[in-house]
Amino acid sequence: MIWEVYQKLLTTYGKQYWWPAETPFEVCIGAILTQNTNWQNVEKAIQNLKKHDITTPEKILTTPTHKLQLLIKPAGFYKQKSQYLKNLSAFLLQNKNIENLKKENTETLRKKLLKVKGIGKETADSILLYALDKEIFVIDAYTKRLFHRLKITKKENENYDKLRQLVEKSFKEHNATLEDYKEFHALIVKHCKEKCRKKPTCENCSLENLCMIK
DNA sequence: CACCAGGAATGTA
DNA sequence: TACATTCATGGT
Repeated sequence: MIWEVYQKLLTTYGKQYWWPAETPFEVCIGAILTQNTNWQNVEKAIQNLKKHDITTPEKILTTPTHKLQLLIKPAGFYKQKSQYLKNLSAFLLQNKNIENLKKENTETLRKKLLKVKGIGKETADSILLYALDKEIFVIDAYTKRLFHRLKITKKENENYDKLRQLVEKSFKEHNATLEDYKEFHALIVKHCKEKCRKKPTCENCSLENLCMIK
């Protein structure tokens, strides 16, 4: 069922080519800045950082906190997020660099990321998938909502890791590629933003008719 | 498990 | 203009 949903979305919308960022480090920055915020506001924050040539973990750490806060302000929660960005940068430097991190085992890497204050499951998995090219599936509120409507899950607020493993199991059985993991998450976001609205609830959501609420 | 952490865009009247 | 809701969440 899950694989069919992916195929259906792919035919409907085509490839999305996520994540919109120039470097793996920019993906990491974006993953933190986008927490509880829309992407438009994140882009402004990222542009501000680029304008001031703050594009590496070293530069994030050497930028004074008040200046960093000012630059990322458009993305909201700037006091927390400025600290989160520094936590993440310090973590990356401890492990030499991003390329070096890619060599590590996926599950141990995930556990290490989750220890960084400011990185929860969704953020960790976004970084693993889109910055470190690990075959991990990212679960978000859209995924939970869509799967619930398709009756793949019983509860709207299903357990994160249970859901993730459900998708990963199905993907492994179909010999999915890294690109498939990236595309499926991107497609769910696109579909839900456009069609699978929060209100009203979708009564006749099926594989053939994926939450086509106007 | 409830609550809190800002700011900006969008919708509504 | 005033007010409410929503947004690629995580920590306490």
